[in-house]
Amino acid sequence: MGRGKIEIKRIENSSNRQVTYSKRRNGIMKKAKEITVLCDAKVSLIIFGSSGKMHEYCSPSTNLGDILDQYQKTSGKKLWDAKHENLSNEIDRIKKENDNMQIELRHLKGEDITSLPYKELMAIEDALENGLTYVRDKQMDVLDQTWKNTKFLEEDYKQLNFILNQQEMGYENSREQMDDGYQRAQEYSSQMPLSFQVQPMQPNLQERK
Amino acid sequence: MGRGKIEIKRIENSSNRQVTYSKRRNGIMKKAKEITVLCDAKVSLIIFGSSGKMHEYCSPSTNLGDILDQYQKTSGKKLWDAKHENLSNEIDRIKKENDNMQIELRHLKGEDITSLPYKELMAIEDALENGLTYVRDKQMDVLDQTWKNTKFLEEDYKQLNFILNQQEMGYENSREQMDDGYQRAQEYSSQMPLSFQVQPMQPNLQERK
DNA sequence: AACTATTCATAAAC
DNA sequence: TGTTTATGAATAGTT
Repeated sequence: MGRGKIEIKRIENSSNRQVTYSKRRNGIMKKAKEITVLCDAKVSLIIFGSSGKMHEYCSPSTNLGDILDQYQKTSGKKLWDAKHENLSNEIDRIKKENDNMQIELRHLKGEDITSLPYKELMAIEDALENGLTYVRDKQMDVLDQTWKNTKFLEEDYKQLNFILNQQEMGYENSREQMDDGYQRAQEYSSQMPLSFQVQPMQPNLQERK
Repeated sequence: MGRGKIEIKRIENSSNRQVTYSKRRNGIMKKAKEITVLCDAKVSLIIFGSSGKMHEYCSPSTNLGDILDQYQKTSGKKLWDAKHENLSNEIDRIKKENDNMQIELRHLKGEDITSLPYKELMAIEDALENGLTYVRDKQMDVLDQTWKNTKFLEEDYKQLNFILNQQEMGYENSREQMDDGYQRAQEYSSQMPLSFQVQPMQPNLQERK
């Protein structure tokens, strides 16, 4: 029903598809409204476009919940009982996972280990020693990095002091050279921010090599 | 679209209404199928006629449950009761708990610690050291207990041997004392099982003080 | 249920 | 996205 007949198969051209979708969606919505009024039917219509956007129509006399209730009664199909069961299973699954992790955590903290066989105690000990190794390595990295950053900071500070001195001397030596002095100070200070961005508390986030 | 224009209002003539309902219902169903194919949309259409009879269409790629799930997510409206929501909340809560534990576990194993501030690294180190202390204490207990049990076992073994010897000697010395000898053996052996219940691999389960 | 005169929906083009 | 228009589809009323 248009300038030409079309086959009922997926419209490959994406923008055409979008346009057709929009038009036909309006068409169906209109038809749905009409049939509810003309024949006092109860209608629920939910459409998701390929973009994921939703459009809905529900006859004014009811609401979706009621229609779905009636759907379940009439068809005998369960809509939310199955859902309910799924959720319960999911909860059980996660809870079990949870418990296992909790136990593992407690063991690593040395709690609830009284009834463990020696073999498992060994395994836990190994895990703890391993973790300690990693953590201490990392701590060393961080300290090392902090130290480097401090050194850089000191250097920068010295350099800045030097420049300021130069500036003051230039100022005292002659007013004519003042502009030049400012010029040089600006040249230097534009290079500074890099070093002052360093955050000593989390040096690893701002590495400087 | 017919022999004459009609107003969109309830058709009073009951049989006309029924006929129109039937025709238009088919029309909408067809349109619904077409839009799913042409525009690969997901569609759910449920119609109840005034007689109470239900007709349903759902795009083949999905099912009503999925569409309703998506409906709830997209619209924010909840279709299922408070019970359901409670379950969902429970799941969210547990999942969050789960994630936190997972993170803690990984940290204790020295994983994903690169972006941690030094302070937290210290805290993890403390936790690990603490755990190690507890675990090693427990290991010592277990070893100690194993040793003790072994010692008891040896003693019992010696004692048993002694009794058996006594028995044999009694048997050889005189047939008249045989009954007495059995008596004594039974007195002793009734005390024995205690020591043989000891399980060397898991001595902590059967402590003996 | 079929038929058919009409109205309606919409594909293509802008 | 909106409007226009030619055309195919849907359907109201009739048989």
